[in-house]
Amino acid sequence: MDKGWGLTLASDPVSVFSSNNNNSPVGSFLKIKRDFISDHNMDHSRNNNMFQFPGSLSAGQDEQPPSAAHEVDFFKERIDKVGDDDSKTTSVIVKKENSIAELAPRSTRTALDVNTGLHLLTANSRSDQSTVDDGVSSDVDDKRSKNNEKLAQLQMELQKMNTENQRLKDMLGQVTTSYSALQMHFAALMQQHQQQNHGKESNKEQQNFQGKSSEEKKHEDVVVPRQFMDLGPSAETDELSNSSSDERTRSGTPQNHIEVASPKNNGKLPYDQENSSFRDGKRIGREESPESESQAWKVQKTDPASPANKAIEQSTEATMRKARVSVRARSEAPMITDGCQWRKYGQKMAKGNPCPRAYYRCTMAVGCPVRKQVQRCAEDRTILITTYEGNHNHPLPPAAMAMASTTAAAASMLLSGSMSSADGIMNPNLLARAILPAGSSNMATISASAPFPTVTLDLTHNPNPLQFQRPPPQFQVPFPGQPQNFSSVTTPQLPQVFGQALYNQSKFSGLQLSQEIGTPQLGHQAQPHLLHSGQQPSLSQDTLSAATAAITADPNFTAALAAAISSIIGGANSNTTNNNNNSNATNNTSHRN
DNA sequence: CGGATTTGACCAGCGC
DNA sequence: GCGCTGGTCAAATCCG
Repeated sequence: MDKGWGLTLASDPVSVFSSNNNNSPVGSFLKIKRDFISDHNMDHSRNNNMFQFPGSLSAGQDEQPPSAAHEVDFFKERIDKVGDDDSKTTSVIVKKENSIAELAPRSTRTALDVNTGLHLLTANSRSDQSTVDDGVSSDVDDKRSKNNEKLAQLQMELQKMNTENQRLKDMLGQVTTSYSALQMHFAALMQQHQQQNHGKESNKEQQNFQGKSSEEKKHEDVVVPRQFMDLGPSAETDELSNSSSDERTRSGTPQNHIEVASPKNNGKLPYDQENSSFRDGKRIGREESPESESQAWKVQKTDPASPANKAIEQSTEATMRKARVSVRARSEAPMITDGCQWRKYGQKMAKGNPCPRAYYRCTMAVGCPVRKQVQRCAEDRTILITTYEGNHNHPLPPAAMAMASTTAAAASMLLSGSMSSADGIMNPNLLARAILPAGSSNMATISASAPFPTVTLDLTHNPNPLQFQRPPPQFQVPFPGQPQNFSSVTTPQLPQVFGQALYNQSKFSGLQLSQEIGTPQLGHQAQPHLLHSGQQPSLSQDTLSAATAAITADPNFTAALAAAISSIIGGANSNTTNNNNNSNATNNTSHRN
């Protein structure tokens, strides 16, 4: 994952700042900083708006001459912080800045270092020093006044830089806050969706979500608020955003930020539960059963003191596990090549289908929860139906990125889409029509009649691959109340996810891309417990965000998705399962039961 | 011989 | 409670 990061960062300047890989506040910050530098339209007063999305800060509205404003701020700040001694002004300011850089959190230090590294600062200081020397040694008034003028100029520049740094710091904090708040919001929605799937007080939760819950109710019914606690990338972020996210949860519309917030932790199981559950291969699936899920909630409710994020993550994982992506594709091969290694662990005759259903488990990492079912269509046996379930907890090879990204995106669409609206939950078909392109609804369908929410991607219709060749458009996420430039922040992520992962996958043969790129859902979420690092799988969140945004916004997403998968499957047909050890498994129809 | 596959058995959920 | 079904386990078997 880290390798993929570095390579991606180095090679793709866009994704450096805003790709799904880089969902850290720093990444967003850098993106914002870039916009700011280019635009210089930043209104400082907007930083006070907690929910203002950073992307909108560069919108260009409310422009004011930067020079004038900076001038005023500069002197005011200098007076406040430095005092009357002009001769020490520069050095003091430099010290202050350095001290800020030293004291600042790591996330902010980078930006500060960048600014403090400007030559202006050093030159200014040096000039200031020389000016003082000149003032002592020279008796020429003209020269002194000239030097003073120059000094003032340099000081102004310095102050501008300080002001800008301060502004960027504010922005960073703002971005961080928004980021965590959105994460929490997403988790809340996901949780709500999960509960509704189980028919547990769905109406009540919905009301809570719509701001009808009281404060004490929020504490009693800890389901929604508690889950906010672990979603931030850092403790600092959590602290910053807990209150705001709660507030937002009560007052905001759930649809607003789904596409950016992402369940990055959905694969992160606390207690290393997943690994332990998979040890010796015993009762793996039971961990994600609704029963265990409800148990997680019980624990969460009865033990408020326990880390809420654990239960949250468990339940989130359970939700993710239940989401399925079914891919229908014509293939003579027993199993499509998706780049992962699978081990067959069962085969059964399914009702209503003479073809047996084979059960596979991902074996690329110990304890990877991803399963897939392979079954031929009863009506047309040339159609291979592959159903993916679960999240990878390990990096994926480049070859696996495409399918994993696809399934992850589809699952994200399913989950986030159904969560975004009560109507979507109640009427999944309506949801499908709403979020899927009208012309492509025949290729991607959402089913709620199944025990698990399932997205079916029908790739048997041979969509036009050219649709995906066009550059991804500016994804204007059509959610009401969303800041205008919000999508502009997330837009660059999309090429990262779909462009690279899907149809540029061949270029990654030398790259070990993180599966986190692919995200939470059925494909790419890096699981910290596998990594034993305890780090938040931050990368996956933006990936999911991007995927969700793409799915919900791109009018041609489904067609593009189908095209990408078709290309992969086409390779599978001609190249019979290089990565799969069980190429004959599905055809070995040992009818049992 | 180790890993993958096969396959009968087992378990849980669900409907009647 | 019973049977059906989906899903999984694990011993036996196969295979490179």
